[in-house]
Amino acid sequence: MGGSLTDREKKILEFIRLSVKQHGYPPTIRELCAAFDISSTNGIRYYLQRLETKGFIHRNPRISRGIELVSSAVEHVLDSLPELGGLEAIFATGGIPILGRVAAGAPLLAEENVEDVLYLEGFVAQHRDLFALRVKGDSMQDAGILDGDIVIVRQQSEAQNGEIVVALLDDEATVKRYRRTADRVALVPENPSYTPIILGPDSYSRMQILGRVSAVLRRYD
Amino acid sequence: MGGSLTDREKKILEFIRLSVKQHGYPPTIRELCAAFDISSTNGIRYYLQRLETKGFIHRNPRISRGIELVSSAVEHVLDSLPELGGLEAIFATGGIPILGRVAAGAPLLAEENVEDVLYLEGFVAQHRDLFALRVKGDSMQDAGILDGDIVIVRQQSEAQNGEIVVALLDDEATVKRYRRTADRVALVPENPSYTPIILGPDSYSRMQILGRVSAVLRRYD
DNA sequence: TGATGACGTGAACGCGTGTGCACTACAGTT
DNA sequence: AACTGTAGTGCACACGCGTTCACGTCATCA
Repeated sequence: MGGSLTDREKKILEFIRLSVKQHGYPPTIRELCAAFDISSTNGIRYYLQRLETKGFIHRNPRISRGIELVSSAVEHVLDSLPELGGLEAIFATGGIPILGRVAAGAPLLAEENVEDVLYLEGFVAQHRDLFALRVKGDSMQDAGILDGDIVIVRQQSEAQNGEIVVALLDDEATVKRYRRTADRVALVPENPSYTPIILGPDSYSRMQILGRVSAVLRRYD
Repeated sequence: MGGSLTDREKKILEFIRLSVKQHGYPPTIRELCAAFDISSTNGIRYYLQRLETKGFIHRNPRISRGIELVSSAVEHVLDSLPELGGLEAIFATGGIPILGRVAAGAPLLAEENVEDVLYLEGFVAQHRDLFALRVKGDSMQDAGILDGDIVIVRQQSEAQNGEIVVALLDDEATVKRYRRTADRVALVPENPSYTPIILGPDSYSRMQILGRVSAVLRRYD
């Protein structure tokens, strides 16, 4: 069952929190290795992955000490989980069970079916550089971003090749895929009936990146 | 007490503090370079050195992001912060601002731009009849539901024509669009390379509706 | 006038640090 | 007896990131 933590996971999470408190920044993987007598960085990677899928931390790939504590989820779950039984506890803490194997016959929402727990408020790391936009138009439909969807955007002014970004182009905010080559930047729609917007060096200033799309939400009805 | 700060020094200190608050860790020298349009890391080193000798930060040599804010500095900057009012309140309560019109020039996250506020935990009404599934495969890609997406499902055993449902078909849970005519039921994929599953009255029992898809979530990276 | 400090540029160097791949050991299930 | 999940080891690779050296500007000031 996801959502709850094993003993080791708890200790590692605690260590990260302590480290942040003491130094003002999270530990590196190798620092964690040393602290827990694990000789391989991969040993820690394993735990960090679990902590992330369970929603307790958020990792920023490829940057040093890129561990963010997802505080809301932590407090929630830590003190209200042990007493209540599995499913009850999940709902009580505002979680939604993610089902894995679904067995016919048995009740759908049986504990055996629960593969993990989704905490919506931990779905994106709560931070002050996030904003959201309601998507207008279908120019990104082949990337699974439809008209009316809400994109959650992490504010940043640079993007990596291939990321989906929100850009301000001549006073209008649009969602596109960002592609860069040596001598130009392209904002590429994911819909064959639209054409990419290509900017040469002389027109870079027409465009400004507002952020990187970090999640997409859609509600039916 | 350390000396006083020049304007630029203040801004850099402020940026570091903001960075810590937002991500949970301090910036690298190169991140500071980017933020202040300084092309050489040495430019920033210069300021960091001054901030350190003036006692506002402490540096841990040779380790990444090894900048610690000395507590007095925190307070110093804290009350020199302009009052953020509304926006601050949004973030404090875990909300994400939904931007409407985005004006160029003005700061992106200005209050005038905020059209609405998104509270993730309220994105779907919290109820005990919800569950989630991680989507496998691309059979619904034209409906904007991609491999790996999470669908949030409201548990129910009937569906209306045209709704997207999760159905149990021969012991396998699948996401499809539900279409019914007088004499048959179809589970229709939204991808031309898949064919609909059509059930006549005699085979209804092979299929069971588990619920109606009420939201889709996708996270990048 | 030319010395000095504030504020940089640019390029190299080398350790710090996250990542991927391949493999091991063991316990519990089927 | 064959799988699967847990909890690692070990190592090479490549980028992240701090450090150092060697040079440029300006304004200020004596």
